[in-house]
Amino acid sequence: MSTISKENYLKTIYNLVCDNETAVSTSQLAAKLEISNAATSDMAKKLSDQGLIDYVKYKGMELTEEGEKIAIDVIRRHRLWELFLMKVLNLSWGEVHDEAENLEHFTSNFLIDKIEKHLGYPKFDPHGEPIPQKNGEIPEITDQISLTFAEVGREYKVMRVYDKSSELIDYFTKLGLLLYAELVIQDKLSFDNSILIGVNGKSHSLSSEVANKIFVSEIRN
Amino acid sequence: MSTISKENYLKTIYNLVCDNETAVSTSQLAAKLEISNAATSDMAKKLSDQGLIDYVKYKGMELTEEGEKIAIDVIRRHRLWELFLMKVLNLSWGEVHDEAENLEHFTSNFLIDKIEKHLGYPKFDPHGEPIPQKNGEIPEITDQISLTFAEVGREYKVMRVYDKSSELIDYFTKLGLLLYAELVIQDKLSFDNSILIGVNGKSHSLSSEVANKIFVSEIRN
DNA sequence: AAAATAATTTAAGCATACTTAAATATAAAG
DNA sequence: CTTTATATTTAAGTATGCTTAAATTATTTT
Repeated sequence: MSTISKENYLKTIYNLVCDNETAVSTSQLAAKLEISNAATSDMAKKLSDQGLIDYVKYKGMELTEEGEKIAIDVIRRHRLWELFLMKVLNLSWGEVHDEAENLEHFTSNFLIDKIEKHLGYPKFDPHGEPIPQKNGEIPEITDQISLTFAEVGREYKVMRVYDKSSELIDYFTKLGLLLYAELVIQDKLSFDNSILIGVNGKSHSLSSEVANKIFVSEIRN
Repeated sequence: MSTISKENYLKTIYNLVCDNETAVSTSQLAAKLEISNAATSDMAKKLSDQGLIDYVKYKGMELTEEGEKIAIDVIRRHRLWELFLMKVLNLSWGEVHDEAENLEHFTSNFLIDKIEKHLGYPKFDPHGEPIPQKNGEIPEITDQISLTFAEVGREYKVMRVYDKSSELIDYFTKLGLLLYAELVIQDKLSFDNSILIGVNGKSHSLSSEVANKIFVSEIRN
Protein backbone atom coordinates (compact mmCIF):
# COMPACT_ATOMS: atom_id res chain seq x y z
CA MET A 1 0.00 0.00 0.00
CA SER A 2 1.44 3.31 -1.09
CA THR A 3 0.56 6.16 1.27
CA ILE A 4 1.29 9.88 0.95
CA SER A 5 4.20 9.48 3.30
CA LYS A 6 5.71 6.62 1.36
CA GLU A 7 5.28 8.46 -1.91
CA ASN A 8 7.23 11.35 -0.43
CA TYR A 9 9.98 9.08 0.81
CA LEU A 10 10.33 7.39 -2.57
CA LYS A 11 10.29 10.67 -4.46
CA THR A 12 12.93 12.15 -2.18
CA ILE A 13 15.15 9.09 -2.39
CA TYR A 14 14.89 9.27 -6.16
CA ASN A 15 16.03 12.88 -6.22
CA LEU A 16 18.84 12.30 -3.74
CA VAL A 17 20.18 9.31 -5.65
CA CYS A 18 20.32 11.50 -8.77
CA ASP A 19 22.30 14.15 -6.87
CA ASN A 20 24.52 11.64 -5.12
CA GLU A 21 24.97 9.09 -7.83
CA THR A 22 25.23 6.69 -4.90
CA ALA A 23 23.12 5.18 -2.11
CA VAL A 24 21.24 7.54 0.21
CA SER A 25 21.84 7.56 3.97
CA THR A 26 18.98 7.73 6.43
CA SER A 27 20.28 11.01 7.81
CA GLN A 28 20.41 12.60 4.37
CA LEU A 29 16.85 11.58 3.78
CA ALA A 30 15.81 12.75 7.24
CA ALA A 31 17.34 16.16 6.58
CA LYS A 32 15.47 16.57 3.27
CA LEU A 33 12.15 15.48 4.76
CA GLU A 34 12.74 17.45 7.94
CA ILE A 35 12.00 14.54 10.25
CA SER A 36 14.11 12.61 12.74
CA ASN A 37 16.70 10.03 11.72
CA ALA A 38 14.80 7.48 13.74
CA ALA A 39 11.68 7.94 11.66
CA THR A 40 13.63 7.51 8.46
CA SER A 41 15.36 4.43 9.75
CA ASP A 42 11.99 3.01 10.73
CA MET A 43 10.43 3.70 7.37
CA ALA A 44 13.45 2.30 5.52
CA LYS A 45 12.72 -1.06 7.08
CA LYS A 46 9.08 -0.92 5.95
CA LEU A 47 9.88 0.18 2.41
CA SER A 48 12.48 -2.54 2.22
CA ASP A 49 10.00 -5.16 3.42
CA GLN A 50 7.63 -4.03 0.69
CA GLY A 51 10.30 -4.38 -1.94
CA LEU A 52 10.34 -0.67 -2.79
CA ILE A 53 13.94 -0.01 -1.77
CA ASP A 54 17.16 -1.96 -1.34
CA TYR A 55 18.36 -1.11 2.12
CA VAL A 56 21.53 -2.21 3.89
CA LYS A 57 21.65 -1.23 7.54
CA TYR A 58 24.23 1.41 8.38
CA LYS A 59 25.05 1.70 4.67
CA GLY A 60 22.16 3.30 2.84
CA MET A 61 19.31 2.69 0.43
CA GLU A 62 18.41 2.77 -3.23
CA LEU A 63 15.12 2.36 -5.05
CA THR A 64 14.17 -0.98 -6.51
CA GLU A 65 12.62 -1.05 -9.96
CA GLU A 66 9.17 -1.05 -8.38
CA GLY A 67 10.03 1.79 -6.01
CA GLU A 68 11.45 3.84 -8.84
CA LYS A 69 8.27 3.32 -10.82
CA ILE A 70 6.23 4.88 -8.01
CA ALA A 71 8.72 7.71 -7.53
CA ILE A 72 8.66 8.57 -11.22
CA ASP A 73 4.88 8.49 -11.23
CA VAL A 74 4.72 10.94 -8.32
CA ILE A 75 7.20 13.21 -10.10
CA ARG A 76 5.11 12.96 -13.26
CA ARG A 77 2.02 14.10 -11.38
CA HIS A 78 3.96 16.88 -9.66
CA ARG A 79 5.42 18.33 -12.84
CA LEU A 80 2.21 18.11 -14.82
CA TRP A 81 0.38 19.95 -12.06
CA GLU A 82 3.09 22.64 -11.96
CA LEU A 83 2.79 23.31 -15.66
CA PHE A 84 -1.00 23.16 -15.50
CA LEU A 85 -1.22 25.64 -12.65
CA MET A 86 1.04 28.07 -14.46
CA LYS A 87 -0.50 27.76 -17.90
CA VAL A 88 -4.17 27.42 -17.04
CA LEU A 89 -4.55 29.22 -13.72
CA ASN A 90 -1.76 31.76 -14.14
CA LEU A 91 0.02 30.91 -10.90
CA SER A 92 3.49 32.37 -10.78
CA TRP A 93 6.72 30.46 -11.12
CA GLY A 94 7.28 30.62 -7.40
CA GLU A 95 3.79 29.52 -6.45
CA VAL A 96 3.36 26.28 -8.34
CA HIS A 97 5.75 24.02 -6.44
CA ASP A 98 4.03 24.09 -3.06
CA GLU A 99 0.57 23.58 -4.54
CA ALA A 100 1.76 20.70 -6.71
CA GLU A 101 3.39 19.16 -3.66
CA ASN A 102 -0.08 18.59 -2.23
CA LEU A 103 -2.00 17.75 -5.37
CA GLU A 104 0.51 15.15 -6.59
CA HIS A 105 -0.72 12.64 -4.02
CA PHE A 106 -4.41 12.94 -4.75
CA THR A 107 -4.69 12.86 -8.48
CA SER A 108 -5.95 9.70 -10.16
CA ASN A 109 -4.20 8.41 -13.25
CA PHE A 110 -7.39 9.17 -15.10
CA LEU A 111 -7.25 12.83 -14.11
CA ILE A 112 -3.54 13.23 -14.70
CA ASP A 113 -3.97 11.85 -18.21
CA LYS A 114 -6.65 14.46 -18.86
CA ILE A 115 -4.32 17.18 -17.63
CA GLU A 116 -1.50 15.87 -19.79
CA LYS A 117 -3.78 15.84 -22.84
CA HIS A 118 -5.04 19.36 -22.09
CA LEU A 119 -1.45 20.58 -22.02
CA GLY A 120 -0.64 18.85 -25.31
CA TYR A 121 1.65 16.13 -23.92
CA PRO A 122 4.42 18.47 -22.76
CA LYS A 123 7.98 17.27 -22.21
CA PHE A 124 9.20 19.82 -19.67
CA ASP A 125 7.77 21.55 -16.62
CA PRO A 126 8.08 25.29 -15.80
CA HIS A 127 11.49 24.74 -14.24
CA GLY A 128 12.80 22.90 -17.26
CA GLU A 129 12.59 19.52 -15.56
CA PRO A 130 11.54 16.66 -17.79
CA ILE A 131 8.01 15.33 -17.31
CA PRO A 132 7.99 11.52 -17.12
CA GLN A 133 5.66 10.05 -19.73
CA LYS A 134 2.85 7.64 -18.93
CA ASN A 135 5.04 4.66 -19.78
CA GLY A 136 7.74 5.85 -17.38
CA GLU A 137 10.09 7.22 -20.01
CA ILE A 138 11.83 10.46 -19.12
CA PRO A 139 12.47 12.98 -21.90
CA GLU A 140 16.17 13.50 -22.53
CA ILE A 141 17.88 16.66 -21.45
CA THR A 142 20.43 17.61 -24.10
CA ASP A 143 23.06 20.28 -24.57
CA GLN A 144 22.64 21.78 -21.15
CA ILE A 145 25.52 23.13 -19.10
CA SER A 146 25.61 24.78 -15.74
CA LEU A 147 25.81 28.56 -16.00
CA THR A 148 29.09 28.25 -14.07
CA PHE A 149 30.71 26.79 -17.16
CA ALA A 150 29.29 29.27 -19.66
CA GLU A 151 31.86 31.34 -21.54
CA VAL A 152 32.29 35.08 -21.63
CA GLY A 153 30.79 36.80 -24.67
CA ARG A 154 28.51 33.96 -25.67
CA GLU A 155 24.69 33.90 -25.55
CA TYR A 156 22.65 31.29 -23.77
CA LYS A 157 19.06 30.34 -23.13
CA VAL A 158 17.79 29.27 -19.67
CA MET A 159 16.74 25.63 -19.93
CA ARG A 160 16.38 24.49 -16.35
CA VAL A 161 16.42 25.89 -12.84
CA TYR A 162 17.46 23.36 -10.33
CA ASP A 163 15.82 24.70 -7.19
CA LYS A 164 12.31 24.55 -5.84
CA SER A 165 12.48 27.06 -2.99
CA SER A 166 10.20 29.94 -3.82
CA GLU A 167 12.81 32.31 -2.38
CA LEU A 168 15.32 31.68 -5.15
CA ILE A 169 12.61 31.31 -7.79
CA ASP A 170 11.18 34.71 -6.86
CA TYR A 171 14.67 36.20 -7.11
CA PHE A 172 15.15 34.75 -10.58
CA THR A 173 11.75 36.03 -11.60
CA LYS A 174 12.79 39.53 -10.56
CA LEU A 175 15.93 39.29 -12.67
CA GLY A 176 13.91 38.07 -15.64
CA LEU A 177 15.67 34.71 -15.57
CA LEU A 178 12.55 32.76 -16.52
CA LEU A 179 12.54 29.53 -18.46
CA TYR A 180 13.82 30.11 -22.01
CA ALA A 181 15.04 33.61 -21.10
CA GLU A 182 18.07 34.67 -23.15
CA LEU A 183 21.24 35.98 -21.55
CA VAL A 184 24.81 36.88 -22.37
CA ILE A 185 27.85 36.25 -20.21
CA GLN A 186 29.52 39.62 -19.70
CA ASP A 187 32.24 38.65 -17.30
CA LYS A 188 33.49 35.98 -14.94
CA LEU A 189 35.43 36.90 -11.82
CA SER A 190 38.02 34.32 -10.85
CA PHE A 191 38.24 36.07 -7.48
CA ASP A 192 34.97 34.56 -6.17
CA ASN A 193 33.77 32.68 -9.25
CA SER A 194 30.85 35.06 -9.59
CA ILE A 195 29.38 35.73 -13.03
CA LEU A 196 28.16 38.93 -14.63
CA ILE A 197 25.26 38.35 -16.97
CA GLY A 198 23.11 40.53 -19.18
CA VAL A 199 19.35 39.91 -19.35
CA ASN A 200 16.87 42.22 -21.06
CA GLY A 201 19.48 44.95 -21.32
CA LYS A 202 20.33 44.86 -17.63
CA SER A 203 23.39 43.47 -15.89
CA HIS A 204 23.33 41.26 -12.84
CA SER A 205 26.00 39.57 -10.80
CA LEU A 206 25.37 35.99 -9.72
CA SER A 207 27.37 34.11 -7.10
CA SER A 208 28.73 30.76 -8.18
CA GLU A 209 26.32 29.00 -5.78
CA VAL A 210 23.39 30.62 -7.51
CA ALA A 211 24.81 30.17 -11.01
CA ASN A 212 25.15 26.48 -10.25
CA LYS A 213 21.38 26.18 -10.03
CA ILE A 214 20.83 27.45 -13.55
CA PHE A 215 21.32 25.29 -16.61
CA VAL A 216 21.56 26.83 -20.04
CA SER A 217 22.13 25.89 -23.65
CA GLU A 218 24.15 27.98 -26.03
CA ILE A 219 22.48 30.04 -28.73
CA ARG A 220 24.58 29.85 -31.89
CA ASN A 221 23.86 32.74 -34.20
CA MET B 1 -6.29 21.19 13.76
CA SER B 2 -8.54 20.27 10.86
CA THR B 3 -7.52 16.98 9.21
CA ILE B 4 -8.97 15.29 6.12
CA SER B 5 -10.98 13.01 8.32
CA LYS B 6 -12.44 15.85 10.35
CA GLU B 7 -13.26 17.82 7.23
CA ASN B 8 -15.21 14.82 5.97
CA TYR B 9 -17.08 14.43 9.22
CA LEU B 10 -18.04 18.09 9.29
CA LYS B 11 -19.09 18.12 5.66
CA THR B 12 -21.23 15.02 6.15
CA ILE B 13 -22.83 16.35 9.31
CA TYR B 14 -23.67 19.53 7.43
CA ASN B 15 -25.41 17.62 4.65
CA LEU B 16 -27.26 15.34 7.05
CA VAL B 17 -28.53 18.23 9.14
CA CYS B 18 -29.90 19.80 5.95
CA ASP B 19 -31.72 16.56 5.08
CA ASN B 20 -32.88 15.94 8.64
CA GLU B 21 -33.59 19.44 9.75
CA THR B 22 -32.62 18.08 13.16
CA ALA B 23 -29.60 16.76 15.05
CA VAL B 24 -27.59 13.91 13.50
CA SER B 25 -27.12 10.59 15.30
CA THR B 26 -23.77 8.85 15.41
CA SER B 27 -25.19 5.85 13.56
CA GLN B 28 -26.55 8.01 10.76
CA LEU B 29 -23.17 9.58 10.36
CA ALA B 30 -21.43 6.20 10.55
CA ALA B 31 -23.66 4.83 7.79
CA LYS B 32 -22.87 7.76 5.48
CA LEU B 33 -19.15 7.58 6.11
CA GLU B 34 -19.17 3.78 5.96
CA ILE B 35 -17.31 3.35 9.23
CA SER B 36 -18.27 1.84 12.57
CA ASN B 37 -20.56 3.56 15.07
CA ALA B 38 -17.76 3.38 17.58
CA ALA B 39 -15.45 5.44 15.38
CA THR B 40 -18.12 8.07 14.92
CA SER B 41 -18.84 8.21 18.61
CA ASP B 42 -15.14 8.59 19.28
CA MET B 43 -14.75 11.39 16.79
CA ALA B 44 -17.86 13.18 18.06
CA LYS B 45 -16.11 13.61 21.38
CA LYS B 46 -13.03 15.08 19.71
CA LEU B 47 -14.97 17.45 17.48
CA SER B 48 -17.00 18.54 20.47
CA ASP B 49 -13.83 19.18 22.51
CA GLN B 50 -12.57 21.34 19.69
CA GLY B 51 -15.76 23.34 19.59
CA LEU B 52 -16.68 22.24 16.09
CA ILE B 53 -19.91 20.48 17.00
CA ASP B 54 -22.50 20.56 19.77
CA TYR B 55 -22.81 16.98 20.89
CA VAL B 56 -25.11 15.48 23.52
CA LYS B 57 -24.36 11.86 24.30
CA TYR B 58 -27.03 9.41 23.15
CA LYS B 59 -28.89 12.29 21.53
CA GLY B 60 -26.98 13.60 18.53
CA MET B 61 -24.85 16.41 17.19
CA GLU B 62 -25.04 19.66 15.26
CA LEU B 63 -22.36 21.94 13.89
CA THR B 64 -21.28 24.97 15.82
CA GLU B 65 -20.76 28.20 13.93
CA GLU B 66 -17.07 27.39 13.64
CA GLY B 67 -17.73 23.84 12.50
CA GLU B 68 -20.21 25.03 9.90
CA LYS B 69 -17.67 27.48 8.58
CA ILE B 70 -15.24 24.65 7.90
CA ALA B 71 -17.95 22.44 6.40
CA ILE B 72 -19.07 25.18 4.05
CA ASP B 73 -15.50 25.83 3.03
CA VAL B 74 -14.95 22.16 2.16
CA ILE B 75 -18.18 22.16 0.17
CA ARG B 76 -17.07 25.32 -1.60
CA ARG B 77 -13.81 23.66 -2.64
CA HIS B 78 -15.64 20.51 -3.70
CA ARG B 79 -18.16 22.25 -5.91
CA LEU B 80 -15.64 24.58 -7.51
CA TRP B 81 -13.46 21.61 -8.38
CA GLU B 82 -16.44 19.77 -9.86
CA LEU B 83 -17.28 22.63 -12.14
CA PHE B 84 -13.64 23.19 -13.03
CA LEU B 85 -13.06 19.57 -13.94
CA MET B 86 -16.12 19.54 -16.19
CA LYS B 87 -15.56 22.90 -17.85
CA VAL B 88 -11.80 22.93 -18.22
CA LEU B 89 -10.82 19.27 -18.39
CA ASN B 90 -13.99 17.89 -19.94
CA LEU B 91 -14.63 15.27 -17.32
CA SER B 92 -18.13 13.87 -17.53
CA TRP B 93 -20.95 14.59 -15.14
CA GLY B 94 -20.48 11.23 -13.46
CA GLU B 95 -16.71 11.53 -13.12
CA VAL B 96 -16.29 14.82 -11.30
CA HIS B 97 -17.64 13.93 -7.88
CA ASP B 98 -15.09 11.29 -6.94
CA GLU B 99 -12.15 13.37 -8.12
CA ALA B 100 -13.40 16.45 -6.28
CA GLU B 101 -13.83 14.34 -3.17
CA ASN B 102 -10.04 13.97 -3.04
CA LEU B 103 -8.97 17.38 -4.25
CA GLU B 104 -11.23 19.30 -1.86
CA HIS B 105 -8.91 18.54 1.04
CA PHE B 106 -5.68 19.64 -0.59
CA THR B 107 -6.47 22.91 -2.20
CA SER B 108 -5.23 26.10 -0.59
CA ASN B 109 -7.53 29.10 -0.35
CA PHE B 110 -5.16 30.82 -2.72
CA LEU B 111 -5.62 28.16 -5.37
CA ILE B 112 -9.35 27.84 -4.93
CA ASP B 113 -9.70 31.59 -5.41
CA LYS B 114 -7.79 31.29 -8.68
CA ILE B 115 -10.10 28.52 -9.79
CA GLU B 116 -13.14 30.55 -8.84
CA LYS B 117 -11.85 33.52 -10.78
CA HIS B 118 -11.04 31.38 -13.81
CA LEU B 119 -14.62 30.10 -13.82
CA GLY B 120 -16.01 33.63 -13.57
CA TYR B 121 -17.32 33.44 -9.99
CA PRO B 122 -20.01 30.82 -10.67
CA LYS B 123 -23.01 30.38 -8.38
CA PHE B 124 -23.90 26.74 -9.10
CA ASP B 125 -22.00 23.51 -9.65
CA PRO B 126 -22.69 20.93 -12.39
CA HIS B 127 -25.38 19.29 -10.26
CA GLY B 128 -27.16 22.57 -9.65
CA GLU B 129 -25.91 22.82 -6.08
CA PRO B 130 -25.05 26.32 -4.91
CA ILE B 131 -21.34 27.12 -4.58
CA PRO B 132 -20.63 28.87 -1.27
CA GLN B 133 -18.91 32.20 -1.81
CA LYS B 134 -15.60 33.18 -0.22
CA ASN B 135 -17.40 35.01 2.59
CA GLY B 136 -19.49 31.93 3.39
CA GLU B 137 -22.68 33.11 1.75
CA ILE B 138 -24.61 30.47 -0.14
CA PRO B 139 -26.45 31.49 -3.32
CA GLU B 140 -30.20 31.17 -2.97
CA ILE B 141 -32.08 28.42 -4.71
CA THR B 142 -35.39 29.80 -5.94
CA ASP B 143 -38.50 28.46 -7.67
CA GLN B 144 -37.37 24.85 -7.55
CA ILE B 145 -39.74 21.97 -6.97
CA SER B 146 -39.16 18.26 -6.88
CA LEU B 147 -40.07 16.58 -10.14
CA THR B 148 -42.57 14.56 -8.11
CA PHE B 149 -44.73 17.66 -7.73
CA ALA B 150 -44.53 18.80 -11.35
CA GLU B 151 -47.86 18.95 -13.19
CA VAL B 152 -48.92 17.10 -16.30
CA GLY B 153 -48.70 19.10 -19.52
CA ARG B 154 -46.31 21.72 -18.19
CA GLU B 155 -42.69 22.29 -19.19
CA TYR B 156 -39.77 22.38 -16.79
CA LYS B 157 -36.04 22.90 -16.74
CA VAL B 158 -33.67 20.68 -14.69
CA MET B 159 -32.14 22.87 -12.01
CA ARG B 160 -30.59 20.45 -9.57
CA VAL B 161 -29.87 16.75 -9.22
CA TYR B 162 -29.69 15.67 -5.67
CA ASP B 163 -27.52 12.59 -5.89
CA LYS B 164 -23.80 12.08 -6.17
CA SER B 165 -23.59 8.39 -7.03
CA SER B 166 -22.15 8.04 -10.50
CA GLU B 167 -24.62 5.23 -11.15
CA LEU B 168 -27.66 7.50 -11.09
CA ILE B 169 -25.80 10.35 -12.72
CA ASP B 170 -24.77 8.12 -15.62
CA TYR B 171 -28.38 7.04 -15.99
CA PHE B 172 -29.56 10.65 -16.13
CA THR B 173 -26.86 11.44 -18.66
CA LYS B 174 -28.18 8.65 -20.89
CA LEU B 175 -31.69 10.05 -20.69
CA GLY B 176 -30.43 13.53 -21.54
CA LEU B 177 -31.46 14.82 -18.13
CA LEU B 178 -28.46 17.11 -17.78
CA LEU B 179 -28.44 20.38 -15.89
CA TYR B 180 -30.74 22.90 -17.57
CA ALA B 181 -32.25 20.21 -19.80
CA GLU B 182 -35.89 20.94 -20.72
CA LEU B 183 -38.64 18.40 -20.22
CA VAL B 184 -42.39 18.08 -20.31
CA ILE B 185 -44.54 16.03 -17.95
CA GLN B 186 -46.56 13.66 -20.10
CA ASP B 187 -48.29 11.64 -17.44
CA LYS B 188 -48.33 10.75 -13.77
CA LEU B 189 -49.43 7.30 -12.65
CA SER B 190 -51.15 7.35 -9.29
CA PHE B 191 -50.72 3.57 -9.25
CA ASP B 192 -47.01 3.71 -8.33
CA ASN B 193 -46.42 7.46 -8.41
CA SER B 194 -44.16 7.09 -11.42
CA ILE B 195 -43.86 9.91 -13.94
CA LEU B 196 -43.73 9.89 -17.71
CA ILE B 197 -41.55 12.65 -19.08
CA GLY B 198 -40.51 13.82 -22.51
CA VAL B 199 -36.91 14.90 -23.13
CA ASN B 200 -35.45 15.62 -26.57
CA GLY B 201 -38.48 14.06 -28.26
CA LYS B 202 -38.20 10.81 -26.32
CA SER B 203 -40.38 9.53 -23.50
CA HIS B 204 -39.07 8.02 -20.29
CA SER B 205 -40.71 6.66 -17.20
CA LEU B 206 -39.19 7.61 -13.87
CA SER B 207 -40.01 5.98 -10.54
CA SER B 208 -41.00 8.34 -7.76
CA GLU B 209 -37.76 7.54 -5.92
CA VAL B 210 -35.76 8.71 -8.90
CA ALA B 211 -38.03 11.69 -9.64
CA ASN B 212 -37.49 12.80 -6.07
CA LYS B 213 -33.80 13.37 -6.81
CA ILE B 214 -34.51 15.85 -9.58
CA PHE B 215 -35.46 19.44 -8.96
CA VAL B 216 -36.92 21.59 -11.69
CA SER B 217 -38.32 25.03 -12.29
CA GLU B 218 -41.26 25.69 -14.53
CA ILE B 219 -40.80 27.28 -17.94
CA ARG B 220 -43.63 29.72 -18.57
CA ASN B 221 -44.11 30.40 -22.26
C1' DA C 1 -43.65 -0.16 35.10
C1' DA C 2 -40.65 -4.21 34.15
C1' DA C 3 -38.54 -6.88 30.64
C1' DA C 4 -36.84 -7.22 26.04
C1' DT C 5 -34.79 -5.01 22.19
C1' DA C 6 -32.24 -1.53 19.89
C1' DA C 7 -29.03 2.24 19.82
C1' DT C 8 -25.00 4.20 21.53
C1' DT C 9 -20.76 4.55 24.06
C1' DT C 10 -16.64 2.71 26.29
C1' DA C 11 -12.78 -0.39 26.33
C1' DA C 12 -9.08 -2.73 24.30
C1' DG C 13 -6.40 -3.36 20.33
C1' DC C 14 -4.20 -2.32 15.72
C1' DA C 15 -1.68 0.31 11.91
C1' DT C 16 0.68 4.45 10.47
C1' DA C 17 3.96 7.77 11.22
C1' DC C 18 6.02 10.43 14.02
C1' DT C 19 8.95 11.77 18.64
C1' DT C 20 13.00 11.50 22.22
C1' DA C 21 16.33 8.80 24.60
C1' DA C 22 19.25 4.75 24.85
C1' DA C 23 21.99 1.36 22.54
C1' DT C 24 24.94 -0.07 18.96
C1' DA C 25 27.72 0.09 14.86
C1' DT C 26 31.04 2.63 11.96
C1' DA C 27 34.63 5.97 11.13
C1' DA C 28 38.27 9.01 12.70
C1' DA C 29 42.01 10.36 15.77
C1' DG C 30 45.67 9.67 18.51
C1' DC D 1 45.16 -0.66 17.26
C1' DT D 2 42.66 1.14 20.74
C1' DT D 3 39.99 5.17 22.11
C1' DT D 4 36.91 8.73 20.89
C1' DA D 5 33.52 10.76 18.15
C1' DT D 6 29.89 10.36 14.83
C1' DA D 7 26.26 8.04 12.51
C1' DT D 8 22.63 4.90 12.69
C1' DT D 9 19.34 1.88 14.71
C1' DT D 10 16.37 0.15 18.38
C1' DA D 11 13.23 0.94 22.13
C1' DA D 12 9.57 3.21 24.27
C1' DG D 13 6.03 6.46 23.93
C1' DT D 14 2.45 9.66 21.46
C1' DA D 15 -1.43 11.07 18.32
C1' DT D 16 -4.80 9.90 14.79
C1' DG D 17 -8.34 7.13 13.24
C1' DC D 18 -9.94 3.10 12.63
C1' DT D 19 -11.64 -2.05 14.35
C1' DT D 20 -14.42 -5.61 17.30
C1' DA D 21 -16.44 -6.83 21.59
C1' DA D 22 -18.39 -5.53 25.98
C1' DA D 23 -20.97 -2.33 28.65
C1' DT D 24 -24.29 1.09 29.07
C1' DT D 25 -28.32 3.94 27.96
C1' DA D 26 -32.67 4.58 25.50
C1' DT D 27 -36.74 2.85 23.50
C1' DT D 28 -40.34 -0.58 22.78
C1' DT D 29 -43.22 -4.18 23.93
C1' DT D 30 -46.03 -6.41 26.89
